Parts: sequence; structure tokens; C-alpha cells
Amino acid sequence: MGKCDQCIVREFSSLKALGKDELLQMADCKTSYVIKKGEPIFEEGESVNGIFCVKDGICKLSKLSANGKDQIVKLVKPGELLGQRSLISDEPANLSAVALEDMEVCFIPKTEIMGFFNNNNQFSMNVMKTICGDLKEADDHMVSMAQKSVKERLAETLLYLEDTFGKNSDGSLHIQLSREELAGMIGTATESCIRLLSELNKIGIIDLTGKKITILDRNKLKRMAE
Amino acid sequence: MGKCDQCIVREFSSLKALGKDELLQMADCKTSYVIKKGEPIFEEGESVNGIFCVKDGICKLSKLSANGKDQIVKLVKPGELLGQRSLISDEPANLSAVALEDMEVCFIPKTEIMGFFNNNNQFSMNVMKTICGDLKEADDHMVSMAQKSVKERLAETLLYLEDTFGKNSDGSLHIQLSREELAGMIGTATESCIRLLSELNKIGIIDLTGKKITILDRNKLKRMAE
DNA sequence: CAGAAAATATGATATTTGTCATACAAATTC
DNA sequence: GAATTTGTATGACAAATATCATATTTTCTG
Repeated sequence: MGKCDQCIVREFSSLKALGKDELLQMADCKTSYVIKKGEPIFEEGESVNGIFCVKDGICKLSKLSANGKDQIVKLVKPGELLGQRSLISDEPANLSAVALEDMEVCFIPKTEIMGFFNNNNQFSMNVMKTICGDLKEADDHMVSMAQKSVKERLAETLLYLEDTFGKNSDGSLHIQLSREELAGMIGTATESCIRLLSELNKIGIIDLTGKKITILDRNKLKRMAE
Repeated sequence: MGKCDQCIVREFSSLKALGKDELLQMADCKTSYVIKKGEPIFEEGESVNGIFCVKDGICKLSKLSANGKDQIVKLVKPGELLGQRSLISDEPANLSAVALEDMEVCFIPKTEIMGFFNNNNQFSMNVMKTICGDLKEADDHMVSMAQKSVKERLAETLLYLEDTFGKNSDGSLHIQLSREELAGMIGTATESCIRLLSELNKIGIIDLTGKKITILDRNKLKRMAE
């Protein structure tokens, strides 16, 4: 069984507030999972009853809309926690979490987390700050969706992907999204997304080679995103 | 000076967790304001340094987008608190708050609230739950913006306004929004909003008389919102 | 490796939505 | 109460975007 006190990603999440004894206790009751690319961690409407700590790999949080399209609300990377909102609200998950890469996650049951809330004020504050950050991002994202064109949102998203998940050694975006997923992030039809990518490719702002996307001209992209 | 322990709206917010002594202490350090319709309570980018408790009146939380349009992110009614997010994140306000009606609000300074966070676990949990509720709404709203048509969003919004703020005795929506503000809620151009309202008026789903909007056929509106 | 399935790409077209112009109505100001 | 400003309404048009059809390429499967 993995030892939580030696887990590096813990330092990046609200869990960094936990003391040695709390970590040992948590190590005792946590469960580790390996999730394959494409598999769900949990689905919209499911009761989660705990939180997941992402140790490795990236996943998407998405919601199925009435027209059958999957809107991606947020991408989650190692060190982040999943399921905090539904745990606190005591409601089923509002979003589905699906792995975009092979992942390692740890599940910590609700009772354990509630104990931390009651006994560790710093932990509570950390969680609150994280959720406040998510709320700010969601509000900003909402304004983008409502007021920006698809082209502007695509430019914005490509820059975000590079900034957040980095580049491979060949300069291409590290994170691998299908065109459909990218369309689901910017909130448009897959064809429209493909078309705009082709356009950016033609005018030399990005390069498309197979599934790889490389940003060639960051400044132009930035101006395009306004 | 108003006595917080006798204030009714307190029962509807996170502040309901406070005890008698905490309320007396709060009454001592709070400031009451009257805000006229159209006036701001705070503006995007401003440091707020406390929270506002809405005693009476409705206000909008909005964000100016790059194209100069004001996107309304949320409407706030009596009993709700304003500025929690920026207080917890220790950041300037991300949104502007502007009164849609004459309002009464009380300002409670940051130091006071921080004391409650440290000493009253139930209060912390209440605030957390509120913010989690806001996050869920923001995510859902984002999906609507990204995946629904303007007509669907208008229908959805009209139903929301009736459900949340009620009707006058003549059956018209209690809340008074200009066409520009309604457009800012659904994320569209003012003209498009006006056009769609006219259309709904012509086919008898709503009635427009002066500034008043009356929903005549809820079911059709619901189907239209999908 | 062949064939099937899925993902990507592109064209043609329809629909939605935004923009600009202008008219009209209502509210405000002097 | 006339004049000005502001909000609402509508038409004409342009631009953005979705949809449907169909290639083409890539990936998967046996």
C-alpha cells in the first residue's frame, strides 16, 4: 500500500495541510486505482461518496447536453482533487470524469474527508480556495462562451492547452485531444473545429501533423483570442 | 443601528449558523447601505475587503467582455451574500454588482468573517455549500451557453426569472430587466433578444406590454427550452 | 495483412445570429 | 410642454456557424 506521506502530488492539493498522523490514517483507508485512457472515473448522476486524488494522468470533466454533445467543463491534472463539490453539496456528481491518458488515482472515502473538515481548519480553507478558483474560472469561461466567436475560443483554448499541459520535445502540445473533444471544449460542432484548425494550419499559425498540434506563432494566436 | 439577531434575511444565508453573541458582535461592526437602482455595490477589479449581505432588492453580477458587452453571470436576491469568493481567494472582485432595484445591504468587514471561519465550523460549511451551489450553476450555465441556441436560452431564462423572482399580481414577471440586460443574461445581441421576444409575443407564448413581460404558455416555453 | 470502423477533412448549403440603419415610443431634461 | 436622450422595434444584409454529404486517412480487429 502506498504511503500518502511520501506522495509528491499531495503537495499540490488541499491535502498539503494534513499532518503526519492524518496522512498515516488516510493511507490506511484510501484505495488506489489505475484507470485506462477512455475509461470513466465517475459518471454524471453517480453518487461518489468520497474524493479522488489524481496521482498521474489527465482527465476531462464533462456534461452531456440536451443535443447529445459532450461539453468539456474542465481538464484536471495530477495533484488536483475530484469530486469535492458533490461531496460538500452531498449530491450526485454533476459532471462525468473520463481519463484522457492512463491514470493513477486514489480514492479517499467521505467519512475520512469530513473528519479533516472538522479538525483541520487549514484543510477546509484550502478546499474553499480551490473551489473559489474553480468558480472564477467557470464564470470567466461562461463569459467567453457567451461573447466570443468560435475562432477566438479556439485560439484561447490552444494557448491554454500549451500553457497548462506543456509541449513535447518536438514542440507539439503534450495533451492529446480528439477533434471532437477539442470541439467539446470550445463549444462548437466537430466540423467547425476541424475547419478552423485547417485554416490556422494553412496560414502558418499552427502545424497539424497526424494527431499532433504545434503552435507556431503564439503572438498571432494571442491576438486572435483577443 | 440595526440588530442582526432580529434580521429575517439572515436565516436564508450562511449567517444562520451564527450564535447570539456572534450576531451581537457582528451588529457592532457592520455598516448598512442604501443602494439606488442602477448604482454599483462594487465593481470588477475592486478590492472588497468584506462581504455584503443583501437585505432587500435584487442585483446583477456581471462581467465586461472584450467586445464591450456586459455579460450577466448571476442575479442575487435578498438573503444572499456578495463577495464571498473574492474574500476567500483574497483577490479583487471578478464581477461587478449593480442594483436592479433599490437595495438595502449590510457590509461586514473581512476580519469579522475570518473570525467566524476560524471559530464556527457550521458557518464555514454553509459558505462552502453555497459556493459549491454557485459552481454547479455556473457549470450548467456554461453548458447552456455553449450548446443551446439563443431561442432556447431565452425560453430557459424567462422561466428561470418567473420561478426565481415571481410574478406581479397581473401575472407579469416581477423582475424588471431592460432588453439589453436580458440579452446580457442569455449572451446575445440586444436586437436578437428583442426580435425573439417579438416572435414569442406574436405566437402568443408571452405578452409584451410596455416593459412588462408575461408568460402566457409555460408548457410551450418549457418545450422550447428543451 | 485485409477489411471494417473510426477519425479527420472538405464541399455545399441552410440556418442562426450579428451588425448597421432607421423608425418609433417612452422617459428625461430643461 | 418642447426638445433631447434613451430604450424598443423592425428591416436588410452580412457573417458566422451548423448540418449533411462525401472523401480521405488513420486506427483497430480479426
